[in-house]
Amino acid sequence: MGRNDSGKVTDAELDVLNILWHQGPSTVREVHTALISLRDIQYTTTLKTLQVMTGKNLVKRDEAAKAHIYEAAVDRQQTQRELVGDLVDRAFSGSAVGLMAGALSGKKASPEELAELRQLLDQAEEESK
Amino acid sequence: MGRNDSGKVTDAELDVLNILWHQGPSTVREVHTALISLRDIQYTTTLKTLQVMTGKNLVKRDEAAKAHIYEAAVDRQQTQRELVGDLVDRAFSGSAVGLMAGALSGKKASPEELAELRQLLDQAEEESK
DNA sequence: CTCCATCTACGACAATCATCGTTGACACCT
DNA sequence: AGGTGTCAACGATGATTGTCGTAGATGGAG
Repeated sequence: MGRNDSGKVTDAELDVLNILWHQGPSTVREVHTALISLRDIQYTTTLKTLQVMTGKNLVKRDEAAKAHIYEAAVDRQQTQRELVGDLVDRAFSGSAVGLMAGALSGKKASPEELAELRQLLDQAEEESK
Repeated sequence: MGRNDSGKVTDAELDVLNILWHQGPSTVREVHTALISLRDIQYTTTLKTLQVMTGKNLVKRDEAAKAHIYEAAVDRQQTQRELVGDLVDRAFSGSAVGLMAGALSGKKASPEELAELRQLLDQAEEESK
């Protein structure tokens, strides 16, 4: 059973996930320190968010030590895919092309990025045949 | 003054915008009829959503007739661009490439779509030089 | 003129979210 | 033993969202 939770990831939760994905299993203090640089926030707020996320099975908690260790319990790729899928359905009527057009027109993509994208396309084309 | 509102478009609001973008200026009744096919909802709920959106300047209202006429007040492309931009920043650390990868892996793109995408890339490359 | 259908306006509601303050447990230092 | 600092737990708060019920206005049918 891969997919369990049904609800969606909130903004505050996504910030935490990004931190955990980036720096691996961390204590509340460590997550909070990283979070501070993004937003002005209180320690207890970070803790509460982590606790709520534990209830949603978005993170796993290791209570062995006094300072509990939190770790992302959802896969980064999978979560991102779901977020994109939601947006595609919701704002682009299921058209991935529309979304990409929006992405390209919104952010200026660098030549390197464009090259990467071209590679992605080649790959997708290969797989679809 | 192009950009006015600061907050983000909610899910229910996006549904309404999609309807207005698709079928043009409409009465509450017309919007509601379209909404019904998406979600089980009450007429007054649709009306309330429209009224809130009027307050946010997401739609314009023509009160000439008894049945007011609502019209999208935000540009479709622009709104979609903002939504994508938010997601890119929030979930992909600003990487449009990451987002595209997510989109391609999530939804299977058809050959036609892939061709369209390739064209988009060509265009972006042209503009970036 | 009166009744009825349709429409807008206003307020209330529960659910969710993000935030924070307070409390109690625990270990370490002196 | 007593103080000090760090930590998790819990509850409370205000804002937002999505939903709906009720009331008031208006216009047409009989």
